[in-house]
Amino acid sequence: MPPWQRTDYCGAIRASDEGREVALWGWVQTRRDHGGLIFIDLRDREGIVQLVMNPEHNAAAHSAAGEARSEFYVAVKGKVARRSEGTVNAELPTGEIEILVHEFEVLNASAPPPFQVVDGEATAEEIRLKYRFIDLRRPEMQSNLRRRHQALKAVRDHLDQNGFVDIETPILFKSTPEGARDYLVPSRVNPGKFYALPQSPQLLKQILMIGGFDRYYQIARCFRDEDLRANRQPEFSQIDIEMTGPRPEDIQSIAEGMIASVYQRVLGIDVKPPFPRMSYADAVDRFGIDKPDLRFGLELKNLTSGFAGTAFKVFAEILSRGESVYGINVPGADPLTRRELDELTESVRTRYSMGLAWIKVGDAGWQGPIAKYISDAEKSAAASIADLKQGDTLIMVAGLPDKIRPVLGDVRLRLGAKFELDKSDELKFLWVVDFPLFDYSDEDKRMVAVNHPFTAPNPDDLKLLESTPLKARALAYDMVLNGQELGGGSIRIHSRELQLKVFELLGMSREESVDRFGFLLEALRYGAPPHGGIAFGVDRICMMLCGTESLRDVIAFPKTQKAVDPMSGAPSEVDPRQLRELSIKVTS
RNA sequence: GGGGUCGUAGUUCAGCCCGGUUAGAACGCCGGCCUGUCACGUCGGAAGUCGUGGGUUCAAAUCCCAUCGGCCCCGCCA
Repeated sequence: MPPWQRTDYCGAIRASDEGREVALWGWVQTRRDHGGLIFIDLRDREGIVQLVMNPEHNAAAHSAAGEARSEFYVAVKGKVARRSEGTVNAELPTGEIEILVHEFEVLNASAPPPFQVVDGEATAEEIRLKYRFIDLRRPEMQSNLRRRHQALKAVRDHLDQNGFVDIETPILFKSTPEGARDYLVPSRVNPGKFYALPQSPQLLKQILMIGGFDRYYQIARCFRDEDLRANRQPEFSQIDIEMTGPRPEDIQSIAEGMIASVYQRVLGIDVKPPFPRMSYADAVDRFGIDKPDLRFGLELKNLTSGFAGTAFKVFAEILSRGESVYGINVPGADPLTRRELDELTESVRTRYSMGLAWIKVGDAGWQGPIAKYISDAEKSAAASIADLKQGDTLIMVAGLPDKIRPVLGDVRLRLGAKFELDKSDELKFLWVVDFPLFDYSDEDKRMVAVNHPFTAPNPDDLKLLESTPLKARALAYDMVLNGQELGGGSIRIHSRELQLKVFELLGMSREESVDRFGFLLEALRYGAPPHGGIAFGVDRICMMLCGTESLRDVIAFPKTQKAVDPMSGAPSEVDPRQLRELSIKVTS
């Protein structure tokens, strides 16, 4: 048992505490031993405070402090004293005072830490993760995880105030092989059968609506067995929301209020709903992507009409097939060098097997490899569409719009990064709406759901399901912030017939539909109310709140790119007896 | 599955192109001295399977091949 209880947090003591007798616990951050006087910066979750051990004041405490080393966990008693003039440290919140220690006890020694907790150089992430218990002591990790807590608290408060009920759904659920790979869990009592960890509680929350809960939310853990990225972990958290009877704008309004509350309470920043809406078609046409970063321009321009009948063979051939030319005007204020243009051209060639053309509006007219093939009429047409001025550079790609707009969207983001336009701390929220319901998968030779197969078609497009389903729009919406998708949702199908129709369009037989989603189809037979909702990526929101580039910095115990936890060593082999009980044989 | 990049004291790195004495530096660590430091100072010291395996060579941290691992990206992620 500790010899005494803590009265205060180290980092929370202030000049107003002067004269108080305090008892503190904390880690030794640094020890400055002057032979006579010893100073120790003692750290806890609130920060550091300076301890002073004076042999004339208390010899035993001084001698005990002399034995303390980095990351020892110690308990002290002492008196809060104002620092004398000239020894105040303006850099520290506790810099006006120090603790004159008269009792000093080491509660637990520490091996020399593998890296310095504070003031050390940036440590390899592998080492940080292996010794996560030390890494988590770093002020940055403390701050990130507490912001995460504050964000989730704000979310819960907001949803609670709006009548949403937090309901837990199972982690052991049924495999539904549409979408990502499932994590499987063998069932011992049902040999040869498996649960799947949920990729999201999507179906369960729909069932909850049918079950009469009307407004549900959950901070739900989700699992997807796919390759990792800086912003993708195999397990992650969603703010999962569902309600009955909403129009898209009802969900959007609740979500906007929730996000505004998060920014207000975590960062003290006012964001002003409602957020602007942009159709999917516009987003793709103007930015080449369905989650545009609106902090900067560099929009895509459709130059097709300007080059009708061009003599430039490359364009002429592509246009003769009814395809398009799109371009980006890079303003002369931020000129690209010839070398940068060549690198851009080369990278577009290698990444997309596509040609990139460019011209520069110079003093002597258009310059660049293709300038001589472009007629004056085409130049003025293109200049007018793309608003070209002296010194501007026009970057162009020709081909099928669906192929070239994402390429230019990528080029746009790279230009934004090059000019550091993506460094702005502006918050450009928007809703992307009117997503298509289906997309055609060349790989699977069939239509696939753009969102998920439970998304309701726009009622205006219902008749398109029979004729041209790829043109049907969904009642789906994504919230986007600065080029990152924070969350997405939709109104769901609540009619069994329509749901079966959509499954059929996705190439699923009646038997497959019933086998995979029979419980949903059954539930839809019993007075299922119209319903819809949204889900937000907690980890990505926290990345934005903390200004970090990696999800791993907002998760206490994340996994590496190989989905390994370097601290525990998971995943690991298991005892053969465990496998026998599960009727599982490992073949590799 | 593919591309890129990194792997050298506890940590962060230099050395590698162009093979050749005892593999260096900083921080940290250990010991001495030091009563106003807060990146304390100062004197001294310890500390390395150069990721692993193989090859070339009189000789490999350095060149070649393979392999493992970290990170970033493509594929994948309804």
